[in-house]
Amino acid sequence: MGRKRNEPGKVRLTEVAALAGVSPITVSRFFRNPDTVSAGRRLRIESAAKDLGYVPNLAARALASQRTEVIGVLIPSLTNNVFSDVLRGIYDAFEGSRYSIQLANTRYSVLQEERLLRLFLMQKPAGLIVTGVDQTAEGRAIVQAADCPVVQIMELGTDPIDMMIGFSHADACYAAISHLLAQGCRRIGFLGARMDPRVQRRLHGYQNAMKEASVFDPRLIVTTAVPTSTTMGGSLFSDLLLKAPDLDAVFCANDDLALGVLFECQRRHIAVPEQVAIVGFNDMEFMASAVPTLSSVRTNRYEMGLRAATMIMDEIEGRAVVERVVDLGFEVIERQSSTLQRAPASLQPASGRATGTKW
Amino acid sequence: MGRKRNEPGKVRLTEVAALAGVSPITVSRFFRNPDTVSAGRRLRIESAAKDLGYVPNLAARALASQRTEVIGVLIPSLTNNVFSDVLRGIYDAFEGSRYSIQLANTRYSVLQEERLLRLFLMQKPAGLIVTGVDQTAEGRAIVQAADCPVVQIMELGTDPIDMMIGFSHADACYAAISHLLAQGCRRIGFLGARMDPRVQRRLHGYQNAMKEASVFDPRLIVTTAVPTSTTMGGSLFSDLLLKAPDLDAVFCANDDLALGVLFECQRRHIAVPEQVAIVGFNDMEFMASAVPTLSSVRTNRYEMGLRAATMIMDEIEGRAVVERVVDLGFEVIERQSSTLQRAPASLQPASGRATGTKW
DNA sequence: TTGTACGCGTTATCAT
DNA sequence: ATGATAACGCGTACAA
Repeated sequence: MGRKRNEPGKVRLTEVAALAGVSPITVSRFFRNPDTVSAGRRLRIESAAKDLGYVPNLAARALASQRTEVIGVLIPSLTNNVFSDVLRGIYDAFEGSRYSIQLANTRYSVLQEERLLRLFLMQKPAGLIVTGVDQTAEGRAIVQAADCPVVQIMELGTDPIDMMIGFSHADACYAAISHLLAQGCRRIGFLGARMDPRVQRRLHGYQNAMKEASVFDPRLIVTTAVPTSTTMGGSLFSDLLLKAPDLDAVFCANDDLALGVLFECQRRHIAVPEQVAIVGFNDMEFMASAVPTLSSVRTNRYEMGLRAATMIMDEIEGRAVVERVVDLGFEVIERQSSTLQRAPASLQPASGRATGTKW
Repeated sequence: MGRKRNEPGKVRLTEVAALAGVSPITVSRFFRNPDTVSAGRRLRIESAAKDLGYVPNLAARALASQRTEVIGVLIPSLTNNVFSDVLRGIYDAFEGSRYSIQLANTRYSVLQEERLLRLFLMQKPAGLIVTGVDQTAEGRAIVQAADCPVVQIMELGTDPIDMMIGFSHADACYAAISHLLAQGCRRIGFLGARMDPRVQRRLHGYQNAMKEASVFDPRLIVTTAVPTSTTMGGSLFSDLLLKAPDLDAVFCANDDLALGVLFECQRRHIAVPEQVAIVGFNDMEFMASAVPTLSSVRTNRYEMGLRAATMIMDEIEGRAVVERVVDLGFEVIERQSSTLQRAPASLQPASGRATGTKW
């Protein structure tokens, strides 16, 4: 035998329809598009639904319509506050829309990513936002199978899955190093933690800049696979000082490290920027209020999330997305920590005001 | 007439069953609980599913079973990195489980919260994690209607909706102020931003401590509705200096502000802690590496998320949750920024090592 | 351990 | 603008 009959207390579309004196499909229409129902019935349905405390059943809706309004979002870390800005943009963009976000954390693992994509697939998502360009072949296949708009965020790469928005981490780092070189620095250290694909690309930018200036020295590079932190900035810097006591600048692959380096300098009474210049990456809020103010590379994280979400919605709703690969660029924010009077080519005032070089 | 028939390319349970030579229900059982299917059929089903590229349909599953494995999580902010720690705990706990998380951002608005709860309700969530205890009556009603385990996190309060885990913000702040008083400070400022309910409660703790010590002075309190930031810490401190030039300590309702105060002190050449002692709140990672190291109140955010999630799962899966209201406590971490030699009652060494007073 | 019969609550399709 | 009908893909209840 089948199961027992519908419980009497339950409120379905049918109950609302009965009370309003219309057919269920009219109620269904009312909830999806009120304008397609005549004013008189609209009111009757509205009050009937309220009286009964009707709550639409999303599962039934998804099953019948064969689609959902779920946007899957995959990020590698919840700890790294770079992603909180991106997420804020995404959530803001979907705010008030009918879409809801399904967030998952890959923990910088492509296998986790694969597993999570498979999970997403079961939900028949309306759109997908994934981080980076390093999906496995299998991962890409799963995404293709989802058959929905996809945006890769955070960086750029050849052959996007669908759409893409980000910037070149290598170029951004190259620009930061160029700035330091322009300030007269030659012994520029590189500090990196976690060493995920994007930090790796920053390292490449560093190497290129240093080699082109004929000042490359592998001893200037100190990295760790451990996640980033302020404390880690201090220890990496200490390591760097041992390997290269003559350094005159440090590029930090992110701002936490830079803050840690600043504190370590204070602890060791190393003058910033006179003895060691510092440049970070991401331009977190605190960089501008440090003493001295800390230079960094501004990346448009909030806008990235916002536009990624907008691209998804435009695509779903049939508005043609012409710019399918968006380079958001970056900006080297030159502050006190890397502004040297001795700078040969510096035309910038040595103030704490942010002066930007837009790429 | 009805709709057109099933597309031939589609892979359902039925297709897998046909290929494996079993009935659909056996395939269904296999996917939910492989052990209930005999080994022989298990293998046949497994390979049939793989060959056909079968992906379970979550909507159909939810509709048929009348339940989901979705846990709704409501937090007030994505920017405030206090919540990234909580979230990390939650995500870690659900990692590898069959549950998936639906995260939503209330932006510190109870009306938003209501709206989001209503949205969650449509999904028939298996569990709910909500922030704080200040839900509207309507909000509480919606949560009740969800008829699933609920955990309120971040703080404690009378009459929990269901379960609760957090700590007393008033007590935590009271303890921090007591520490400063014990160090000999009397003119202790209070800096607060955003002023959400939990910061308000910290302010109450401050007021009680100050009044009990007969050193309360409203001019020592500077707050703003604007969200917290390091820069804001600097400006609030500047405001405070104007209102109370004779202050000897500052309690900051969160660590960002404390960092901003430290920078402002550096900028003004105010000695920390000799002229002004500083204590923050939350004990973010950077506090321990600042110069001087910054005192703070440690809150167990990661554990809070982890345990909240565990409580939900235990409840869903029928394991009795005996401790339904959990006080996670806090710890005043005394570092250099608030350790004064002149301290009359100080028995702690004036080192940068964290010394804890556990409540 | 496996299968049968039926319904979960909604929407697509076609017809009026 | 509204309604009748069938189907969405799966799990529950019960039987064997």
